[in-house]
Amino acid sequence: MKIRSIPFKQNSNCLRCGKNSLLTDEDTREQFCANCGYVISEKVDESGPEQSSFSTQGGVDTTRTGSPISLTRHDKGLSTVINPANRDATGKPLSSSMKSTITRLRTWDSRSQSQTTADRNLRQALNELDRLKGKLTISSSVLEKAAYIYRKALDKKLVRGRSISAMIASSLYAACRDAETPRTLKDVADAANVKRKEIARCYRLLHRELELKMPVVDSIQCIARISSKLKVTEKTKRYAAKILKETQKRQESSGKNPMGLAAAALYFSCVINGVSITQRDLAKAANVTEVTIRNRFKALKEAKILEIDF
DNA sequence: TAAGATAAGAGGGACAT
DNA sequence: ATGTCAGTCTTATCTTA
Repeated sequence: MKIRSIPFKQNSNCLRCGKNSLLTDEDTREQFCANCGYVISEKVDESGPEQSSFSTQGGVDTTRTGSPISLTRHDKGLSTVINPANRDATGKPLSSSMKSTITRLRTWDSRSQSQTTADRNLRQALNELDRLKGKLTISSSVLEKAAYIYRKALDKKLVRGRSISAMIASSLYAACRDAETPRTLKDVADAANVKRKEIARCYRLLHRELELKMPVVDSIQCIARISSKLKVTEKTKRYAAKILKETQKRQESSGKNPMGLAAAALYFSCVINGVSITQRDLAKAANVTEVTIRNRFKALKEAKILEIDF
């Protein structure tokens, strides 16, 4: 994290005790009160928008609020270290007994922060997550959820003996599904450079051990994803959605790949509406094979969905 | 050239041993 | 734990219109 230097505010009073005793830490640029220890200026993440609040006078309150707390940082963005200089808040050297106390505290502080294997693991995983974010265009709330799931997996010691990248990718996959903005196993697998079946295995593990309640992937939502890669009219999409709704009602959709189902419905819809589209293009957009589309298409025909009066 | 048919193989869930 | 079974999906190849 980059730390922006914060203008030194002179002669300002502490917001807590009111005394004019603010000092600035040269290293961290944090302002703190030498009297009561209150820290005024937090670190500000330069890459993000200012997290400022609005004042009641109508102007913008310039109070620094720091980065938001985030599960996607290994320490949730709340890093604080004990200053290695053996001086107190006013800059005076510490007494020798205090010095040894502080040294001991520092030891435990650093241990609790980054020395545990779990935490090192988490750091690595979150780096990986950050890398995946760009490749898959994931919203931040889903990222948070993925990080949360991974933390739980770590707590339950599910990661041990498995690859970190596979586990964090599975967490992300689960988070996407949970947010009803699914990515396919293949999408995630390609982005993470992990084999599809490996991610599927880890995902099942997460699902079982963490007892995640997952909404079933809705094939109707897949229509939007497929047609975004092709140019399909709104009418065809609506018709395809109707077809899928009907198959769902008849419970003919269970156990089928939702992407294949959606692709077949789109194909069906195009045929009926006289739109020419090739199975190959559709297959490529949906990331399934032409054969799968054909099989689903055949099943749709046999189910006589066509006879329904839409 | 697109669509359909067929066969072989992979991978996983359910269930029994 | 291991094996079998039914079912799905993929890959590859051949045929049909």
